[in-house]
Amino acid sequence: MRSTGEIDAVDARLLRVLTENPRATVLAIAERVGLSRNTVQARLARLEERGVLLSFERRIDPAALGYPLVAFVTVQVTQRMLAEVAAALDRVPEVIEVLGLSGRGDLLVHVVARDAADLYRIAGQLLATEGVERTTTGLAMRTLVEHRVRPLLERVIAGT
Amino acid sequence: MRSTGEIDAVDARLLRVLTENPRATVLAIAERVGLSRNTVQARLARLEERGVLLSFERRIDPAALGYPLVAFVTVQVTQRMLAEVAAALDRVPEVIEVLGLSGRGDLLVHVVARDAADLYRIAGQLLATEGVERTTTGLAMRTLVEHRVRPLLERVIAGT
DNA sequence: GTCGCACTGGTCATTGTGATCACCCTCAAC
DNA sequence: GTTGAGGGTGATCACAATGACCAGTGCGAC
Repeated sequence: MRSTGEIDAVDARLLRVLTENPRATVLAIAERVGLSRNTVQARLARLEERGVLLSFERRIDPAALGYPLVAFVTVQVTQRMLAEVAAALDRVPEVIEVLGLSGRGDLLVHVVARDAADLYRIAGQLLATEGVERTTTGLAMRTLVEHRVRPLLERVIAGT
Repeated sequence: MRSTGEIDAVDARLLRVLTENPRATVLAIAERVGLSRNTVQARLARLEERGVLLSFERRIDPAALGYPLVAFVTVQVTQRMLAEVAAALDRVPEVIEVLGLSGRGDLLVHVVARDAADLYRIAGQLLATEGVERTTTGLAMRTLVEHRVRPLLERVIAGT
């Protein structure tokens, strides 16, 4: 009865192939995993429709767009103002993502910028937003572990 | 002389189409943006090889893999131990990404977990890592602004 | 046993691909 | 002003991939 949203080992293997070669054709995947083309096609369609694949935007490197700086700004918000603050952040193009953290009105804001001055300006803009009480900016200097899901996939494949 | 890694407005428009339909064929893109198939093909190839597109793994939703919880752990590290700690984090499957933040030995660790108990275990594991002095865990309760690059793309298209 | 389901292997018409080609602008360099 | 490079075009080609079928099979659940 398939718990709507869980991936099985076969799906994980399809995804692993895609991970190695995002442009892989259905046929290529089929032979890589040893299934018929039909099966792969059906499963990929199901993965799509179940929303396992997130937006393509995640694959676009902001650095290539001219925004090489990455920062995480923790924003403390007057709780009643959460919705308004969220809306204000949504209007800032350099804001890539906003998560609500546990605890009081804490937001984690993922920001990109063209350069240091640009980041300074954006940070100021966040702080100036009504409902924002305090901000803490952390500039990402480098990537120690590149974003990955692979180990999780391997686990699903192993059935752990 | 193309500063190796900058995208122009046309490229941005291609990417925007892909954003709306990640499976779009070259032909479809070509007619959407009003260019010849040849041109689109050439530009896409260049985008690829310039590394504008990040790993496909970014599009895989860990929640669908059975890891619905997301947390950000700030880790303070004995500076000399940075490399060792990074290596240790790399060995933890639930660690999705690690960024080095400005300041002393601060790392931002993006973690996923199966459930609260699982997260607790992982947080403990991080804290127990040699070289780690202190950790602060923030659990992501919900997404206020979904990850996006779109506004940046629009800017590039507008030539701002 | 028999239902349902996932998978298979086959076919089909249609569409997309990659690799060329010759040719045309436009802009910047000489 | 001529030249040359870079990007764009449209056309062609052989080939591969797609989506949409369908009949058949194996298997576990009822």
